[in-house]
Amino acid sequence: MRLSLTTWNINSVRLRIDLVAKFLKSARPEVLCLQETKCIDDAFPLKRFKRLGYEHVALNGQKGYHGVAIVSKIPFESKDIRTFCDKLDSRHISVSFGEKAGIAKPLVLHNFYVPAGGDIADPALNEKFDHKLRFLDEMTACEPLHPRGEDRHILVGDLNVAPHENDVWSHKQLLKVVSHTPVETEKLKAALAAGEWVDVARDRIPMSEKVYTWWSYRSPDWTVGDRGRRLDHIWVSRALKDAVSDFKILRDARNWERPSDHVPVTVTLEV
DNA sequence: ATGGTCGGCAACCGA
Repeated sequence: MRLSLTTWNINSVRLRIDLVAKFLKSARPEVLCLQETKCIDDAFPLKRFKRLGYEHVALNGQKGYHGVAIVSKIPFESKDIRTFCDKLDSRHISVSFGEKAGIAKPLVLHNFYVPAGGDIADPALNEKFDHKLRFLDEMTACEPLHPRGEDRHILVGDLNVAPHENDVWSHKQLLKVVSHTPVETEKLKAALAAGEWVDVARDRIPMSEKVYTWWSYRSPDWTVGDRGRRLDHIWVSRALKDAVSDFKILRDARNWERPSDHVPVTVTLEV
């Protein structure tokens, strides 16, 4: 069975539901993972997703901030929500797929929204940066995020870190900018290395090539200088590495009307 | 080197 799965920081699912519909109608992934939905579960536009054919929904929303969701054409076996740093922030949700979806060997999917970390890259001066670093440490320490051997796990989301030199438009100029500081990039790499994970983008695209999924709103023209960063990630466990048949970053979505500052990132697997 | 723009929600906070 072919499973196509998209991650997208939507920056308010209610405001951009028409863009989500446009995307789903053309790309038709089986599963869509959203971050920054910015609404409580009761306000999530469920009916719209159901009409689009996405009948299975797992929500972890909160009022005004953060919020993650998984919407799917195929049914889940189970859902789970984890908290990090002893905060009630809605930054994680996971589901599993199995027999109900016609998938013989179980598949676990985690959807994350890692704290952005504020503006000052010093945990002593900036509590938000401290929170981000502790969040990454907890991901690394989290046993369920350590796939081994035959485990079929997928981890996606807005991880708010651009780990490699060519994940940003200027490595030199961003070394002290939150999202690309060495302390963050090392912690993200440690989280990846804590399990048998494969970073799909960098498995498929040479390290020498620039890859971005986010372009700031704070520029009158996002295309000038192409000042992007790769903040949105898809990891698959080693057992799924050879199942990956396609990987796409829909850069064009940054040009849509009233866009999110992030674009959809999609992986296709033969499961 | 600095400031720039969004969204939620009703003054700023978070990104």
